[in-house]
Parts: sequence; structure tokens; C-alpha cells
Amino acid sequence: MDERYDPKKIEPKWREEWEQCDLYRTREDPGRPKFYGLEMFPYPSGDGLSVGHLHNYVPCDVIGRYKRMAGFNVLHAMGWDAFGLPAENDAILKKLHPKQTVPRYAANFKRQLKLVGCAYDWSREINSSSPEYYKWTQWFFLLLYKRGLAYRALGSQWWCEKCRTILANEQVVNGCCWRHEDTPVSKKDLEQWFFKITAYADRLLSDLELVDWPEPIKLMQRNWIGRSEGAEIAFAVAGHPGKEVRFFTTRPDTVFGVSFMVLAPEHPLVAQITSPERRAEVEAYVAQARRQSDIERLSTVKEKTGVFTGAYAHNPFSGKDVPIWIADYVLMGYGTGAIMAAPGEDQRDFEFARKYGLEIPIVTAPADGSTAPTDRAFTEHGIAVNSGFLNGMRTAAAIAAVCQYVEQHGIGKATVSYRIRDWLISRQRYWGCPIPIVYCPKDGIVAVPDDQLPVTLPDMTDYQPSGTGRSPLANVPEFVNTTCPTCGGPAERETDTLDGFACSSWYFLRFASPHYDRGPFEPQAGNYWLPVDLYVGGAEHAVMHLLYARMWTKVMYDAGLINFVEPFPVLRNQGMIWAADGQKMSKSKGNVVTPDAMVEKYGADALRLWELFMGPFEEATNWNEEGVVGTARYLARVWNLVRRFVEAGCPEGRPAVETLRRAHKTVATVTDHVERMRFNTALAALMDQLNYLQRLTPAEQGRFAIESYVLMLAAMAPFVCEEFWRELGHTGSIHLESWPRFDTELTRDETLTVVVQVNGKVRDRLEVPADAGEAAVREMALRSAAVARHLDGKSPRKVIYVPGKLVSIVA
RNA sequence: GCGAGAGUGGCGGAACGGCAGACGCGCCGGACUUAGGAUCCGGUGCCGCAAGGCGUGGGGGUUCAAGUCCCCCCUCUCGCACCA
Repeated sequence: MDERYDPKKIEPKWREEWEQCDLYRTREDPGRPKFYGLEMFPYPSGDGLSVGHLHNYVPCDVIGRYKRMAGFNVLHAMGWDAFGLPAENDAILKKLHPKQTVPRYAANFKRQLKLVGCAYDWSREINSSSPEYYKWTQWFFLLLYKRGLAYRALGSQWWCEKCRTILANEQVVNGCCWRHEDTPVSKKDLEQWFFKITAYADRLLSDLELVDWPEPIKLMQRNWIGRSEGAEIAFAVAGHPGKEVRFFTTRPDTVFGVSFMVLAPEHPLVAQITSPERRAEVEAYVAQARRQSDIERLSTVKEKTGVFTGAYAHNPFSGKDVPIWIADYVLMGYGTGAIMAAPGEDQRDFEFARKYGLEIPIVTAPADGSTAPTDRAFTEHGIAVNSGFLNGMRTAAAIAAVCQYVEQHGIGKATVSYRIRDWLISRQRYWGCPIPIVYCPKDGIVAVPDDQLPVTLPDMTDYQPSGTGRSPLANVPEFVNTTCPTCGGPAERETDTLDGFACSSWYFLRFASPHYDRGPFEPQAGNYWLPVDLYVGGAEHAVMHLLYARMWTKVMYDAGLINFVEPFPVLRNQGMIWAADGQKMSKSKGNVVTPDAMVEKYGADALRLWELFMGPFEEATNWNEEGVVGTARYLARVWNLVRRFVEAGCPEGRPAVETLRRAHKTVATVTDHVERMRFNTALAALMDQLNYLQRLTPAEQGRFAIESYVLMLAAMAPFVCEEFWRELGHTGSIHLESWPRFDTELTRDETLTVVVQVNGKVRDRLEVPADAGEAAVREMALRSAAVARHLDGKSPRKVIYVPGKLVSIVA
């Protein structure tokens, strides 16, 4: 072996060797259990990977390697989320076709991942923008369509001036476009495709119980789905026979206290019921509400505003006619776009009523008998008062009573409302998966038959958004003009493409059988490998991607395609790596550190180790290049350890009991920490053990200590450990070896250090045999000179003994 | 405003309610070397010459024992934004 550790001499050699012998090809040995580890597949950007991205890929690679060594068939593959706005925006910016840039960027990502030694089965590489892939994305669209889960609707949709396209509700951030945070969005009316995710709201909510996910992510999903129970009730509009205001309320028990109604300004009823003398004012308000940017409209610091329509609704409970107002604090997109205002029990209604001098009846009294406040709304549950037949009932009972009443009288029903809205999947964009639908003058909306898939994205040079609201595909007659699959007559293709989240809603299945051409996945392979055993990605996908993928999975389950209901039973989020300056790593800030530069300076293994060692996997931290110096130095020390051992002829050795114990303990610790993804402490245990072994001669170390050490390190530093393994006299790859085993008996200490405390302060330490009995240890503690000194002549009042740990003496 | 998470040496971070600061970086001292971002040995929370004392954002509490559990407050990060 060379005197010095030189990653440049060994890493390229093994990289090539592994490639040649296809070392990381997935094995399907029926005698072994399976493990499917998956990282959220990336959009291959032109900037390449940074060391921040590796904080996800390297730890997952370690888990994959560990599981493989621990006896699992491991599926670990990589692919590219290549369709979508980022690729199209990049193409427009650089004036290069995404068909050219995507493969180039993907190849660069792949090169970088290989550079740092990530073990993927590249024969399973997938690309969501390839026809072989998106054929099945289209197939899934049709599956949803056939199951009544895809529909067209005219909607007032968000429009971003910069993207020149429609945005989903989820893509509107603080009233601005998610990609252009300085560009307020406006509304545009277009006919769009939607997926009926609301039909799955309840299951998406309740099945969260089934998964092992970070609690904050589950919570975000629960809040996003936003289930609330209540009642939907209709009040007749006075003087407008047949017209009624339908509204949803979570507090039907406060219905006797309804002193006014509020409609969203966009509510269709507004135009119909506004009285002539109010019309001018109402129209002005509606116009300004529509014109307002959402930043202004959603601001909570803003005082509530509204105008009276001049119309009244009849409250059948109180018997009063109450005024109907419009206000922008009522949203058309939630519930029915109308509310009953119970200002005594709702703070927003209270503020509104106060401002406009509306009546504030009190219909709920505190259950403890105190008086309801008058300076704010009483929003808690209590006892119904001033409420006719509800008087004296507790809130829960009153809610049930009102629900029963409205159902009996045919004016409403108990119901559940969700915050989540249907998923808008139409994109008026070129670089996406074409929606496989044909419009026929005779047959209407016709699904493209399965055997005519894929509907191929045409080659075109001018794919700039038209700005008219239609996709650039509308400008390609060869694409648009087709024949109706049903009648054979002339027809037109849908020109919208699918939201990129559609592509990522099923890709995890494709890895099971990436080249299968008779379906999206080969059923046996799908049911063998799925669900994903460990899914890892950033917390930024907490709601959109993870909800959509869960929904598709449930649709597939309902269609009998798969036998599981949750695609990702175990989810972990890696922590964000900020640049050294604490900011986000970005090219524009000039603070990006690339793996290429780090590998060049310190080697891939040292970079990997620092990615693992810099902090807990799930926590954010700042990049610090100094750390890589440390891990490179550590590897040089391991190199010296192994070199001395090899030069001594790899002696079987006669390790002392203590040495054997340390070796077995290290295996136990590292195994446990890797299993729990505590890579930083796993590596710390290895460093600690190195410090110990370094002081021994090769014969004192013995073969087990050295080989088990190298085997464990191999999952983290694959290149140098492959070199070690061969130098240690083995012919095969270390990466096909088994994870070392430890003997629990051998990890047991012979003596323990017992701490002796007097009044909570450590005053002495005792070395006691591991099997010493309680009485003996207590006696030793009380005999201690240090203890006597601190007892100061007093006799102990109490002595607490924690076996093997401490004796606490209270004087 | 609501929700979630986090505050520990100069720095990254360790620590089933039981010796706070493992491991590493940095720094200090030494050894060996004619340059190599080398290696090895020792030291390194703060105050103190010492015995000893003080220390996990601040303040209370529970406990023989609190970084860890409970209450109040401060700061930072992330998520959500009037959800009827």
C-alpha cells in the first residue's frame, strides 16, 4: 500500500471497475427480504448538484448500502422529473430546446452522483419527459377520467403575467406567483381540467394514521385538507321568491343569533338581489375587490370592509329578516361563498358588525355561569341562550338539534366541508405531458384509446407562451387536427398539458419495472417492490407532491391495480444545507459549492463523510468546508491503520478481551445509529474506535477489529474501503459482503463506573464489578473518603441507588 | 395572528430524567521532519494560583437528581394566512 492516502489514485479506478461489473444492479434473490429506498426524483437543472443536494443523496446511499449488506434485495434507482416550468423557463431563457437541455443536464447530474459514489441501478433510470414514460402518465389521466375523477370546469383561475399561464391555487404564494414572488397574480376565466382530489379528502386525512411520517408534515397535510364539520343551511331571500342564500357553518347552534349574512363579492347571487339604490355602491365594491391584488385582500392587518346589498334574508329561527352584505373577507373558494354572521360568537363577524353598527345578539353563555364578554365575541362552546328551542342546551347538543331541525324542514343538512380544493391540472404550456383528449363536434369529449397512446408532444421551435391563455401547442395544426376515435370524423386535440405533479404522482411505481411496455408497471414487480420502504425528500413537498401521490395511489388501489393504500409508509425529511453565509445556495448569490470542487480537493469519500458528519440528518445547518479537511484527515488515519495491519501480514491476532469488547461494541453502536439514520454519531463512534485501535499493534488489534471496521465504513466511504478490502486479501467487492455481526455477550463490560453524589453533586466515582450487588455498592459509596468529607459529619437521610449508574446520598 | 421546530464552548454538534460538552473543526504547547493543506503526543466551557465555585436563551416549578418534564417570557427558523 502507498505510504499516503491519495483519493485521486483510488477513486477513479473503482468508479470504473464498478461500472464495468455492473456492481449496483438490483438483485432479486427470493430468499432475501426487499428494501425499496427512494429519494424524491429531482428536476435536473442546468446548474448541476451542489453539496447541499448531496445532504439528501449521500445518506440515502448509505442506507441503501447498509441494507444491501444486511441481507436485503435493495431497489435504489434514480430518474428525472424533467417536465414542467423550470425546464421550459430555462429553455426560453437560454433559447435552447428542452429536448436538448434535459438530457444534457440529466447526464451531468448522473455524472455527479457517480462521482460521489452513489449506488444506483442506472439500468432503471427514468425520465418523465420521455414518451415511454409519459405514455403511462396519460394512461393514468384516462384512468382517473374513466373513474369520473377528471372533469372540465370553467373557473376563475389565477394568471401570472410573467409565466403567461394559469396557476393552481397552491402555486399562488402570498398573492403572488410562486415562481415570481414579486408578481401579483390576477384572475382569468378559462375552461380547465381538474382532478377530483376532494373526493379523497376524508381518506387522505384518515390514512395519515397509517404512516410513519414527521409529525409536522402530517399536521400540514391535515391543515391543508382542513376538514370541518357543520351544517349547510339555506335562508330564503326576502322578496325574491325561489332565491336563497346557501351557506356553511361550523356553529349551527348560533343560528338564532344571526343578525346579517355576508356573500363573497364574486357570489353569483349578488347581481340578482342587489336593490337598485344600492347597485352603484355594490358594483363599485365588487370591481375594486376583483382588481385588488391578493396581497391587499388577504392582509390580516387590513380593516374589514363591505357594503349592504339592500336585500334581506329570512332567518326562520329568529323569525327576523336580516340584511345581506358583501365583504371580501368571505371567500368564494371556500364553502358556498356565503356565511351567516353570528357576531356574538365569531370574532370576524363581531368586528364587522361593530364597524357597520349591526346588531350583536348573544346566544351562547359561558358554561361556568359567568357573563359573556361584550368587547369581543365569545367563541368557545357554552350554553345556548336567547335561542328558542335550544335554550339551556350545551353547544354540542344544540348543534345536533339544529342539524336535525333543518333536515326535517328541508332547509339544510349536517355536512362536512374541506379547505382543500380540486387539483387544477391543466397547463397552457408546451413542455408537459399532453392531455390525451380529443374534442369531436359530434361526440364531444372523447378519451384517446389506450392503444393510441402516447399522444406525442410535437417538435416545435417556438414554444414561448402565447399569452392568450392557450398553450403553444394550439399553434401546431398537425398536432391539433386529428380524427375522432369514435366516429372517425375530423376533431381537435386538447392543447393543454398536465401539471408536472402528475408525472411525480406515480414515478415510484415505474422503478419497479422501468422498461415494461404493457402497462405503467409490471404487476408482480409492482407488488413485490412497493410500497416504498423509505422515502426521503425536502419538507417543501409536504402538501402538494405528497398529497397528489397519495391520491393517485388510492385511485390505483380502488381500480385494483395495487394492493396497498399508502405509497410511502415511512417518510423522512433531510435538513436544508445553507451556504456558509447562512443564505440559500444559489448561483446568483455566488455561494454555491459543488461536489466537483470538493472531490477534486479532498476526494469523494471525504466529502461523503462530511455530509454525514456535519450534523443530524434531519436538521438544517450551514455548509463549512473546514469540516471536509477533518474527514479527509480521518480517512488518512484509517489508511495508516489499515496499511500497518496489511504490512504486518493481516494477523488473525490475539486481541485482549478489552479490544474484542471495543470492537463488538463499535459494531453494535454503529449498526444502531445507521439504522436510526443518526449518521453523525455513527461516524463519531467509528472515529472513537480508530483513536483506540491506533494505539495498538496489528497483532493486538486482530483481524475482526480491522475487518469489521472497514466493512462498516464501506457504506459511508465506498471507494477507500474497496481498496482496503482488496489489500486485506479479499478478491470480491466489499460492497457485496455482509454487514458485520456482533456478539451481545462480548459487548458487556466487566466493571462499571458508579457515580456517587452527595446532595446532588458528584463527589466520587467507584469502579465496581459489573455483577456487584446493590448492598455492596451502597456500602462502598458510604465508605468513600470523599463522601465522608462532604457529609460533614451528618448522617445520610436517604440513599438512592440506580443499578450500574449511581448512588445518590441525601444528607 | 395561528401552527410547528429550534436556542448547549470560539464553531459544527454529543448526552434512556442520572458524570453536560462524546466526536470533529479551530486554537495553544511539544515531538519529528528540509514544506506536506503531513504525522504523532499533550492541552483546550467560564472564573480562580489553588481548594473550589459557576455554567445548556431568561424566570419560576416538580424531583434525591433537569439540557431533558411542567408553567411564564424572550429570540430565531420554517409552514399557513380572515376557512365560516
